[in-house]
Amino acid sequence: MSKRSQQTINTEQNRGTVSVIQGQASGATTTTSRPPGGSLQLVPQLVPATPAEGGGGGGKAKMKKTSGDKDSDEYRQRRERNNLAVKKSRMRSKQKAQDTQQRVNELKEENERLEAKIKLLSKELSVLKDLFLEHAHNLADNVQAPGAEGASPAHNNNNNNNGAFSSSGSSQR
Amino acid sequence: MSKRSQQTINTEQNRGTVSVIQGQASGATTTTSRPPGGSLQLVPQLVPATPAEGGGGGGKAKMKKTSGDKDSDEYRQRRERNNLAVKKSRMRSKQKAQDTQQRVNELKEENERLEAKIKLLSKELSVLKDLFLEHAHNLADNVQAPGAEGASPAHNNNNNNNGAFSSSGSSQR
DNA sequence: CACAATTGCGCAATCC
DNA sequence: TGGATTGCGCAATTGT
Repeated sequence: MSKRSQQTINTEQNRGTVSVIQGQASGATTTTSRPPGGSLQLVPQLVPATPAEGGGGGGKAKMKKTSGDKDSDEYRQRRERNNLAVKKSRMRSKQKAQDTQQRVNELKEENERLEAKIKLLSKELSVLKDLFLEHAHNLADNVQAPGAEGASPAHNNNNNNNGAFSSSGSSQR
Repeated sequence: MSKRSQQTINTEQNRGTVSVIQGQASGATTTTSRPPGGSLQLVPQLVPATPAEGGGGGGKAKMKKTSGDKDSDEYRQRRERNNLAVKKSRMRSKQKAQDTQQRVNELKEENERLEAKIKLLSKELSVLKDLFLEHAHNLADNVQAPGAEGASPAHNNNNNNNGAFSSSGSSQR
Protein backbone atom coordinates (compact mmCIF):
# COMPACT_ATOMS: atom_id res chain seq x y z
CA MET A 1 0.00 0.00 0.00
CA SER A 2 1.69 2.83 -0.96
CA LYS A 3 1.70 5.35 -3.41
CA ARG A 4 3.67 8.16 -4.05
CA SER A 5 4.08 11.43 -5.23
CA GLN A 6 6.90 13.52 -5.21
CA GLN A 7 7.96 16.84 -5.51
CA THR A 8 11.13 18.16 -5.46
CA ILE A 9 11.76 21.15 -3.99
CA ASN A 10 14.90 22.35 -3.53
CA THR A 11 15.58 24.11 -0.75
CA GLU A 12 17.66 26.85 -0.16
CA GLN A 13 20.75 26.95 -1.86
CA ASN A 14 21.64 23.78 -3.07
CA ARG A 15 24.97 23.21 -4.01
CA GLY A 16 26.25 20.37 -5.64
CA THR A 17 23.32 18.37 -5.80
CA VAL A 18 20.56 17.84 -3.73
CA SER A 19 17.07 17.62 -3.99
CA VAL A 20 14.25 16.80 -2.02
CA ILE A 21 11.29 15.07 -2.69
CA GLN A 22 8.28 14.11 -1.15
CA GLY A 23 5.49 11.91 -0.92
CA GLN A 24 2.84 10.62 1.09
CA ALA A 25 1.10 7.53 1.49
CA SER A 26 -0.77 5.35 3.57
CA GLY A 27 -1.06 2.00 4.22
CA ALA A 28 0.52 -0.33 6.26
CA THR A 29 2.23 -3.05 5.24
CA THR A 30 2.04 -5.24 7.97
CA THR A 31 -0.85 -5.19 10.06
CA THR A 32 -3.13 -2.50 9.68
CA SER A 33 -3.05 1.01 9.28
CA ARG A 34 -5.10 3.32 7.65
CA PRO A 35 -6.32 6.40 8.88
CA PRO A 36 -9.60 6.08 10.28
CA GLY A 37 -11.97 8.14 8.78
CA GLY A 38 -10.01 9.21 6.06
CA SER A 39 -10.81 9.02 2.63
CA LEU A 40 -9.12 10.65 -0.05
CA GLN A 41 -8.89 10.43 -3.59
CA LEU A 42 -6.47 8.59 -5.49
CA VAL A 43 -4.68 10.12 -8.13
CA PRO A 44 -3.54 7.83 -10.65
CA GLN A 45 -0.86 9.05 -12.60
CA LEU A 46 1.74 7.86 -14.81
CA VAL A 47 4.87 9.38 -15.29
CA PRO A 48 6.15 9.51 -18.64
CA ALA A 49 9.47 8.24 -18.74
CA THR A 50 11.44 10.85 -17.18
CA PRO A 51 14.44 10.43 -19.20
CA ALA A 52 16.96 12.99 -18.85
CA GLU A 53 19.93 12.63 -16.95
CA GLY A 54 22.89 12.15 -18.70
CA GLY A 55 24.83 12.34 -15.94
CA GLY A 56 28.08 13.37 -15.86
CA GLY A 57 30.14 11.16 -17.43
CA GLY A 58 29.07 9.22 -20.18
CA GLY A 59 25.99 8.06 -18.79
CA LYS A 60 23.59 6.35 -20.76
CA ALA A 61 20.04 6.87 -20.85
CA LYS A 62 19.47 3.40 -20.16
CA MET A 63 19.52 1.59 -17.07
CA LYS A 64 18.85 -1.87 -16.56
CA LYS A 65 17.96 -3.69 -13.60
CA THR A 66 19.79 -1.61 -11.28
CA SER A 67 17.37 0.97 -11.96
CA GLY A 68 14.31 0.51 -13.78
CA ASP A 69 14.51 3.61 -11.86
CA LYS A 70 11.62 5.23 -10.53
CA ASP A 71 8.93 3.55 -12.23
CA SER A 72 8.87 0.29 -10.74
CA ASP A 73 10.36 -2.89 -10.24
CA GLU A 74 13.13 -3.11 -7.90
CA TYR A 75 12.85 0.44 -7.06
CA ARG A 76 9.53 -0.08 -5.57
CA GLN A 77 10.81 -2.95 -3.63
CA ARG A 78 13.64 -1.04 -2.27
CA ARG A 79 11.38 1.74 -1.27
CA GLU A 80 9.16 -0.55 0.55
CA ARG A 81 11.99 -2.07 2.40
CA ASN A 82 13.25 1.26 3.37
CA ASN A 83 9.89 2.40 4.49
CA LEU A 84 9.74 -0.55 6.69
CA ALA A 85 13.15 0.10 8.08
CA VAL A 86 12.26 3.66 8.71
CA LYS A 87 9.22 2.70 10.59
CA LYS A 88 11.19 0.33 12.67
CA SER A 89 13.85 2.82 13.38
CA ARG A 90 11.38 5.42 14.40
CA MET A 91 9.59 3.07 16.64
CA ARG A 92 12.78 2.24 18.34
CA SER A 93 13.74 5.78 18.68
CA LYS A 94 10.48 6.58 20.30
CA GLN A 95 10.72 3.69 22.62
CA LYS A 96 14.13 4.74 23.64
CA ALA A 97 12.99 8.23 24.41
CA GLN A 98 10.26 6.84 26.52
CA ASP A 99 12.61 4.63 28.38
CA THR A 100 14.88 7.49 29.03
CA GLN A 101 12.05 9.46 30.44
CA GLN A 102 11.14 6.64 32.68
CA ARG A 103 14.67 6.33 33.76
CA VAL A 104 14.52 9.89 34.89
CA ASN A 105 11.54 9.13 37.01
CA GLU A 106 13.14 6.15 38.57
CA LEU A 107 16.27 8.03 39.35
CA LYS A 108 14.28 10.83 40.80
CA GLU A 109 12.52 8.44 43.06
CA GLU A 110 15.68 6.83 44.15
CA ASN A 111 17.11 10.20 44.83
CA GLU A 112 14.32 11.02 47.12
CA ARG A 113 14.78 7.79 48.91
CA LEU A 114 18.43 8.41 49.38
CA GLU A 115 17.84 11.88 50.57
CA ALA A 116 15.38 10.66 53.12
CA LYS A 117 17.85 8.16 54.31
CA ILE A 118 20.47 10.79 54.65
CA LYS A 119 18.17 12.88 56.65
CA LEU A 120 17.47 10.03 58.94
CA LEU A 121 21.06 9.14 59.42
CA SER A 122 21.92 12.71 60.07
CA LYS A 123 19.34 12.89 62.72
CA GLU A 124 20.50 9.76 64.38
CA LEU A 125 23.97 11.03 64.29
CA SER A 126 23.16 14.30 65.86
CA VAL A 127 21.23 12.62 68.59
CA LEU A 128 24.10 10.39 69.37
CA LYS A 129 26.47 13.24 69.38
CA ASP A 130 24.36 15.16 71.78
CA LEU A 131 24.15 12.18 73.97
CA PHE A 132 27.82 11.86 73.80
CA LEU A 133 28.39 15.39 74.87
CA GLU A 134 26.04 14.96 77.71
CA HIS A 135 27.95 12.01 78.87
CA ALA A 136 31.12 13.83 78.66
CA HIS A 137 29.74 16.48 80.84
CA ASN A 138 28.41 14.04 83.26
CA LEU A 139 31.69 12.35 83.43
CA ALA A 140 33.41 15.56 84.04
CA ASP A 141 30.99 16.33 86.77
CA ASN A 142 31.55 12.97 88.22
CA VAL A 143 35.21 13.41 88.25
CA GLN A 144 34.92 16.67 89.92
CA ALA A 145 32.03 15.90 92.12
CA PRO A 146 31.44 12.28 92.46
CA GLY A 147 28.28 11.31 94.00
CA ALA A 148 25.53 11.62 91.57
CA GLU A 149 25.72 9.00 88.99
CA GLY A 150 23.22 7.18 87.02
CA ALA A 151 23.66 9.27 84.09
CA SER A 152 22.23 7.42 81.31
CA PRO A 153 21.92 3.82 81.35
CA ALA A 154 19.71 3.09 78.61
CA HIS A 155 20.68 4.19 75.27
CA ASN A 156 17.94 3.76 73.03
CA ASN A 157 19.49 3.58 69.79
CA ASN A 158 16.72 2.19 67.92
CA ASN A 159 15.61 3.66 64.80
CA ASN A 160 12.12 4.73 65.09
CA ASN A 161 12.94 7.70 67.01
CA ASN A 162 11.07 10.01 65.01
CA GLY A 163 10.33 11.93 67.93
CA ALA A 164 11.28 15.28 68.13
CA PHE A 165 14.39 16.12 69.35
CA SER A 166 15.03 19.17 67.54
CA SER A 167 18.32 17.99 66.46
CA SER A 168 20.36 20.27 64.55
CA GLY A 169 19.51 20.28 61.07
CA SER A 170 22.46 19.58 59.17
CA SER A 171 21.64 20.17 55.76
CA GLN A 172 23.97 20.96 53.18
CA ARG A 173 24.03 20.65 49.60
CA MET B 1 18.55 22.80 -9.95
CA SER B 2 15.18 22.54 -9.05
CA LYS B 3 12.99 19.90 -9.89
CA ARG B 4 9.57 19.36 -9.38
CA SER B 5 6.95 17.09 -8.92
CA GLN B 6 6.30 13.83 -10.12
CA GLN B 7 4.11 11.26 -9.13
CA THR B 8 3.75 7.92 -9.81
CA ILE B 9 1.53 5.68 -8.51
CA ASN B 10 2.29 2.46 -7.96
CA THR B 11 0.09 0.07 -7.36
CA GLU B 12 0.20 -2.06 -4.65
CA GLN B 13 -2.84 -3.17 -3.42
CA ASN B 14 -4.18 -0.49 -1.59
CA ARG B 15 -7.32 0.27 -0.28
CA GLY B 16 -8.85 3.21 0.72
CA THR B 17 -6.23 5.44 1.00
CA VAL B 18 -4.59 8.37 0.34
CA SER B 19 -2.78 9.88 -2.29
CA VAL B 20 -1.68 13.06 -3.21
CA ILE B 21 -0.77 15.19 -5.81
CA GLN B 22 1.36 17.90 -6.23
CA GLY B 23 3.20 20.07 -8.29
CA GLN B 24 5.10 23.04 -8.07
CA ALA B 25 7.89 24.11 -6.29
CA SER B 26 9.82 26.93 -5.66
CA GLY B 27 13.07 28.13 -6.03
CA ALA B 28 13.57 29.40 -2.74
CA THR B 29 12.24 27.97 0.16
CA THR B 30 12.04 30.73 2.38
CA THR B 31 9.32 33.00 1.98
CA THR B 32 8.06 33.59 -1.25
CA SER B 33 7.98 31.03 -3.61
CA ARG B 34 5.89 30.97 -6.35
CA PRO B 35 6.72 29.68 -9.54
CA PRO B 36 5.62 32.02 -11.95
CA GLY B 37 5.31 31.56 -15.35
CA GLY B 38 8.39 30.56 -16.73
CA SER B 39 9.77 27.62 -15.32
CA LEU B 40 11.71 24.88 -16.37
CA GLN B 41 10.24 21.86 -17.40
CA LEU B 42 7.53 20.58 -15.49
CA VAL B 43 6.80 17.16 -15.41
CA PRO B 44 4.01 16.69 -17.56
CA GLN B 45 1.41 15.84 -15.39
CA LEU B 46 -2.14 15.95 -15.60
CA VAL B 47 -4.34 15.10 -13.04
CA PRO B 48 -6.81 13.01 -14.52
CA ALA B 49 -9.83 13.90 -13.13
CA THR B 50 -10.76 10.85 -11.65
CA PRO B 51 -14.10 11.11 -12.79
CA ALA B 52 -16.76 9.83 -10.88
CA GLU B 53 -15.64 10.11 -7.53
CA GLY B 54 -17.23 7.89 -5.55
CA GLY B 55 -17.85 9.76 -2.78
CA GLY B 56 -20.92 10.78 -1.85
CA GLY B 57 -20.29 14.08 -1.26
CA GLY B 58 -20.52 15.78 -4.32
CA GLY B 59 -17.14 16.74 -5.26
CA LYS B 60 -16.70 19.42 -7.63
CA ALA B 61 -13.95 20.27 -9.75
CA LYS B 62 -14.18 23.76 -8.86
CA MET B 63 -12.81 25.50 -6.00
CA LYS B 64 -12.46 29.01 -5.38
CA LYS B 65 -10.32 30.81 -3.12
CA THR B 66 -10.44 28.46 -0.39
CA SER B 67 -8.47 26.36 -2.48
CA GLY B 68 -6.89 27.45 -5.55
CA ASP B 69 -5.94 24.31 -4.18
CA LYS B 70 -2.91 22.59 -4.64
CA ASP B 71 -1.41 24.36 -7.39
CA SER B 72 -0.42 27.52 -5.95
CA ASP B 73 -1.33 30.50 -4.23
CA GLU B 74 -2.32 30.23 -0.75
CA TYR B 75 -1.70 26.61 -0.65
CA ARG B 76 1.92 27.09 -1.10
CA GLN B 77 1.98 29.60 1.58
CA ARG B 78 0.27 27.37 3.98
CA ARG B 79 2.60 24.59 3.19
CA GLU B 80 5.52 26.71 3.79
CA ARG B 81 4.26 27.80 7.10
CA ASN B 82 3.57 24.32 8.10
CA ASN B 83 6.95 23.20 7.04
CA LEU B 84 8.38 25.83 9.22
CA ALA B 85 6.27 24.80 12.13
CA VAL B 86 7.24 21.24 11.63
CA LYS B 87 10.84 22.06 11.66
CA LYS B 88 10.45 24.03 14.80
CA SER B 89 8.51 21.33 16.47
CA ARG B 90 11.01 18.72 15.57
CA MET B 91 13.83 20.78 16.76
CA ARG B 92 12.15 21.23 20.02
CA SER B 93 11.39 17.62 20.32
CA LYS B 94 14.95 16.72 19.72
CA GLN B 95 16.18 19.24 22.15
CA LYS B 96 13.88 17.91 24.75
CA ALA B 97 15.07 14.40 24.25
CA GLN B 98 18.57 15.56 24.64
CA ASP B 99 17.77 17.41 27.79
CA THR B 100 16.12 14.39 29.19
CA GLN B 101 19.15 12.35 28.50
CA GLN B 102 21.27 14.87 30.23
CA ARG B 103 18.95 14.89 33.13
CA VAL B 104 19.55 11.22 33.48
CA ASN B 105 23.22 11.81 33.70
CA GLU B 106 22.88 14.49 36.26
CA LEU B 107 20.59 12.42 38.37
CA LYS B 108 22.94 9.55 38.13
CA GLU B 109 25.74 11.68 39.37
CA GLU B 110 23.74 13.04 42.19
CA ASN B 111 22.77 9.58 43.14
CA GLU B 112 26.32 8.57 43.45
CA ARG B 113 27.03 11.54 45.57
CA LEU B 114 24.17 10.79 47.85
CA GLU B 115 25.17 7.23 48.16
CA ALA B 116 28.65 8.22 49.10
CA LYS B 117 27.30 10.52 51.70
CA ILE B 118 25.18 7.78 53.11
CA LYS B 119 28.11 5.57 53.32
CA LEU B 120 30.01 8.19 55.18
CA LEU B 121 27.26 8.93 57.60
CA SER B 122 26.76 5.28 58.26
CA LYS B 123 30.34 4.89 59.10
CA GLU B 124 30.34 7.83 61.41
CA LEU B 125 27.31 6.51 63.07
CA SER B 126 28.71 3.12 63.65
CA VAL B 127 31.84 4.56 65.10
CA LEU B 128 29.90 6.64 67.50
CA LYS B 129 27.76 3.77 68.50
CA ASP B 130 30.74 1.63 69.22
CA LEU B 131 32.23 4.37 71.23
CA PHE B 132 29.11 4.58 73.18
CA LEU B 133 28.97 0.98 73.97
CA GLU B 134 32.46 1.09 75.10
CA HIS B 135 31.80 3.94 77.32
CA ALA B 136 28.88 2.22 78.73
CA HIS B 137 31.03 -0.68 79.60
CA ASN B 138 33.64 1.46 81.07
CA LEU B 139 31.11 3.20 83.14
CA ALA B 140 29.75 -0.03 84.30
CA ASP B 141 33.17 -1.17 85.22
CA ASN B 142 33.73 2.01 87.03
CA VAL B 143 30.61 1.65 88.92
CA GLN B 144 31.33 -1.81 89.87
CA ALA B 145 34.95 -1.50 90.42
CA PRO B 146 35.98 1.98 90.98
CA GLY B 147 39.57 2.50 91.22
CA ALA B 148 40.91 2.50 87.86
CA GLU B 149 39.71 5.58 86.32
CA GLY B 150 40.99 6.79 83.20
CA ALA B 151 37.65 6.56 81.74
CA SER B 152 38.26 9.53 79.82
CA PRO B 153 37.83 9.71 76.26
CA ALA B 154 40.78 8.54 74.72
CA HIS B 155 41.02 4.90 74.88
CA ASN B 156 39.79 2.92 72.27
CA ASN B 157 41.06 -0.38 71.89
CA ASN B 158 40.53 -1.20 68.42
CA ASN B 159 39.06 0.92 65.86
CA ASN B 160 41.04 3.55 64.38
CA ASN B 161 38.48 6.09 64.26
CA ASN B 162 39.47 8.26 61.60
CA GLY B 163 39.00 11.11 63.47
CA ALA B 164 36.48 12.12 64.18
CA PHE B 165 33.81 13.67 65.56
CA SER B 166 34.40 17.16 66.05
CA SER B 167 31.28 18.21 64.69
CA SER B 168 31.46 16.77 61.55
CA GLY B 169 32.53 17.92 58.55
CA SER B 170 30.42 17.21 55.98
CA SER B 171 32.47 16.73 53.19
CA GLN B 172 31.07 16.66 49.98
CA ARG B 173 32.92 16.82 46.98
C1' DC C 1 28.42 -3.72 -4.14
C1' DA C 2 24.08 -4.72 -1.37
C1' DC C 3 21.32 -3.69 2.38
C1' DA C 4 19.72 -2.16 6.95
C1' DA C 5 19.64 1.92 9.90
C1' DT C 6 19.55 6.92 10.48
C1' DT C 7 18.43 11.37 9.44
C1' DG C 8 16.45 15.58 7.25
C1' DC C 9 12.55 16.97 4.86
C1' DG C 10 7.96 17.96 2.93
C1' DC C 11 3.04 16.62 2.95
C1' DA C 12 -1.28 16.09 5.17
C1' DA C 13 -4.35 14.92 8.91
C1' DT C 14 -5.34 16.05 13.44
C1' DC C 15 -4.97 18.34 17.68
C1' DC C 16 -5.67 22.44 20.20
C1' DT D 1 -8.11 30.38 11.42
C1' DG D 2 -3.60 28.96 12.50
C1' DG D 3 0.29 27.04 14.91
C1' DA D 4 1.81 22.47 16.94
C1' DT D 5 2.07 17.45 16.54
C1' DT D 6 2.38 13.25 14.47
C1' DG D 7 2.48 9.42 11.02
C1' DC D 8 4.28 8.59 6.69
C1' DG D 9 6.97 8.15 2.39
C1' DC D 10 11.12 9.69 -0.18
C1' DA D 11 16.00 10.07 -0.52
C1' DA D 12 20.64 10.92 0.96
C1' DT D 13 23.93 9.13 4.15
C1' DT D 14 26.07 6.18 7.08
C1' DG D 15 27.12 1.82 9.15
C1' DT D 16 27.76 -3.41 8.38
